[in-house]
Amino acid sequence: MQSFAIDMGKYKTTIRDIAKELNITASTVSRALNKHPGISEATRKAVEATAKRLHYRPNHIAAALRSGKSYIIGVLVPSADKSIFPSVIRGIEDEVNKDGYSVIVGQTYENPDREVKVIETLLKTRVDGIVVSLAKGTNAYQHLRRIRAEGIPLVLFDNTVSDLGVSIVKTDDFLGAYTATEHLIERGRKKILHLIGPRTSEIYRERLRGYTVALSKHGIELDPNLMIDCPSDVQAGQDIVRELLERGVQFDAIFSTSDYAALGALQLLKAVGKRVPEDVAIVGFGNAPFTSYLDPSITTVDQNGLQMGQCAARVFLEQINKGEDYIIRKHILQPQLIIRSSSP
Amino acid sequence: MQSFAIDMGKYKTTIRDIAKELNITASTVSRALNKHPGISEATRKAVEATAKRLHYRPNHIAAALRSGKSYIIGVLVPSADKSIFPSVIRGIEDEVNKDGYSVIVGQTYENPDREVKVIETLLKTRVDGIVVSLAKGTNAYQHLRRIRAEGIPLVLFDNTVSDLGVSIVKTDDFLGAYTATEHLIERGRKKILHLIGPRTSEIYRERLRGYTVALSKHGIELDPNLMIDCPSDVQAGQDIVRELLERGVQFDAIFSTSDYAALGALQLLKAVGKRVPEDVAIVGFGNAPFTSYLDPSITTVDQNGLQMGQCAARVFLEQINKGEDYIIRKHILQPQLIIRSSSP
DNA sequence: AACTTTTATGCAATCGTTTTTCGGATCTTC
DNA sequence: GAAGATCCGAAAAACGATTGCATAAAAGTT
Repeated sequence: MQSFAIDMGKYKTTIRDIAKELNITASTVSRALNKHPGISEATRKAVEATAKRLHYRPNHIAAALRSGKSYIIGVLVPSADKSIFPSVIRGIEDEVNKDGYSVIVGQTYENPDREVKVIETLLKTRVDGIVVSLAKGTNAYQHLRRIRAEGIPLVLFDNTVSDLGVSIVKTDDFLGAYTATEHLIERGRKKILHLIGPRTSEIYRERLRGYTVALSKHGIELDPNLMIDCPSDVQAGQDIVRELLERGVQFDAIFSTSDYAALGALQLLKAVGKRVPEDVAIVGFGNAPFTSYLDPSITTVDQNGLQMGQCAARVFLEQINKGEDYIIRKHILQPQLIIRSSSP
Repeated sequence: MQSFAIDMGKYKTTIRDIAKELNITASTVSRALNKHPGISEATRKAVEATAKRLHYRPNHIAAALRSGKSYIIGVLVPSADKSIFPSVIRGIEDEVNKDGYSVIVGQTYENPDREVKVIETLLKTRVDGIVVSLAKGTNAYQHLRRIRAEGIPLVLFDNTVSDLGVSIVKTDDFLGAYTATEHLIERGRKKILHLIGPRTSEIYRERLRGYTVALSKHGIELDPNLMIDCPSDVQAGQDIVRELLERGVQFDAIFSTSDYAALGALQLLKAVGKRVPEDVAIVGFGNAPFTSYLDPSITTVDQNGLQMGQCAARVFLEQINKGEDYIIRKHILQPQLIIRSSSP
């Protein structure tokens, strides 16, 4: 019997096997393994010993079914390999692993429909909680409400939506944009082009607000010609700057809501012989890895994804542990302006 | 009752509720939902309708416990945000999602001990299979054997180990390095410095082999002074090239096993006034995103992580579906040399 | 010595499915 | 119209753990 088990290598020993071995019941084994009070030191040791001897491996699935806790949490991001998301995921993982949770990562690819669908599968998997950064186009929130309705902890981060009564962890986008814009103003720039991200997202609206407030505060009039909507990619950055130059629009600085668009702008400016930063200074947003490697390296706003992830994880764990009467948290993280050669 | 359920929003409807509603049994409901043959069209429709009406959501956990299939697969990588891993993960996810699987990502941070530990938790979670790229330092494989011993499908990718009797998906590192080196030779370079990665990994040994074979084939003698061990990061690239220059070692090209080290080398060469590619041509490995943005953009070997992930996923799915008598696959993917300004 | 209290364990139900076995209809077929 | 076939669905046993309740033994109290 025993040898059969070893030979096949497939037989899974259960708490019942341990119990039989020691002439006790499965419940005692369970309690011993979970270090419940009310189990004598002696039996606990004995149980642990035979558990090890029999190569016992707890079946999380069974435990999850009975206890209603899967110890898995779902993390939903637009794309796991872009922007700050890799770091955020790592931050979350680091933090929740300590408490025995595993992480399932879902990706929306910025598609609201997929967002709904993935959340549905996360719910099916009976995750213990969900942490989400919304897709840029998401503007209905029924799927988020459902999560709450099911009593499952929900934390939003980065691209969030207020007024939903859920905990939020995000960068102070307003402050980041304000600081970036002010930095350009202090360097003597007056005609600052702002490349605006998709306005469906709160983060881009906030950054736009930071830009406008900074200008007004310094007595610079807003110029609609210098506030351009621009997708967050290299190509768009090139195209838009090219078009502006062709139309003869004058500017001596760019504050881009995205590092990628900033990169595109930089490439185009160099290509047409404009000097950066002498003719045009550039500031991006996000501190993407490549920004420091460029020539010139570009000034940008760092969001500290790792910290954001850790923070979101802690908010989540608190919510799990407090149960029903958890506290709705709003953590606004301070971004940091990283000044580089594109705006010295 | 009904209203209670809605009010609380917490009551979970089960197949029993559906059964009760229709005066049939849970087993019938289960079969109807799973589209088993032997259930009449009529009852199936009825079941599906009331399932929808009652907002039924299948409990994967219960299903997993009973059927022994969790529909979760574990993916273990050194770091989810580095190198090709983001793309690989995305590739795997895309592919397995189609078949209803979710992905749990584990990270080793290049630490062999952690690798063992994370695999243990994946096994506890009762994943249906494990896909791994080994940590650079891993040189014992007991934990991998155990996975196989438990009868759980295992696929290795990228940094793999042969002779373990498991399926493998990887880049043809030899070919990539050979092509890269030959490319430099064809551009007239004779003194090609090779920055070697940690030799504990098969991939770096293979790349080194590609370098040496290319040189011999073209009648260039190997020079130990030009074969330097170098960690895969920017700092190391800078330091090593600086030291070589100080020692007066002559070279007219660099083939780096890592894009990061290549970047470091580029930065240092520019800093000391060497021209790239005129004085020193550079080729990296990995096609990291930043390589195309640099000035000059650097030539590198693309590994197509997305494809690697998809391929690994398909091998895995095949293994799942074939059961015991699966076929051990070895997929060697063709890397592609991407020629850019650093070696025109 | 007769109690209460404490400690350590057993008993049995339960979580929500899946799956094997089986039985009763209904339908063929000669 | 009897003997199978065929088709649907019921009953009940798993899957492997957790947990409220009960209880026996040991310890403490008066």
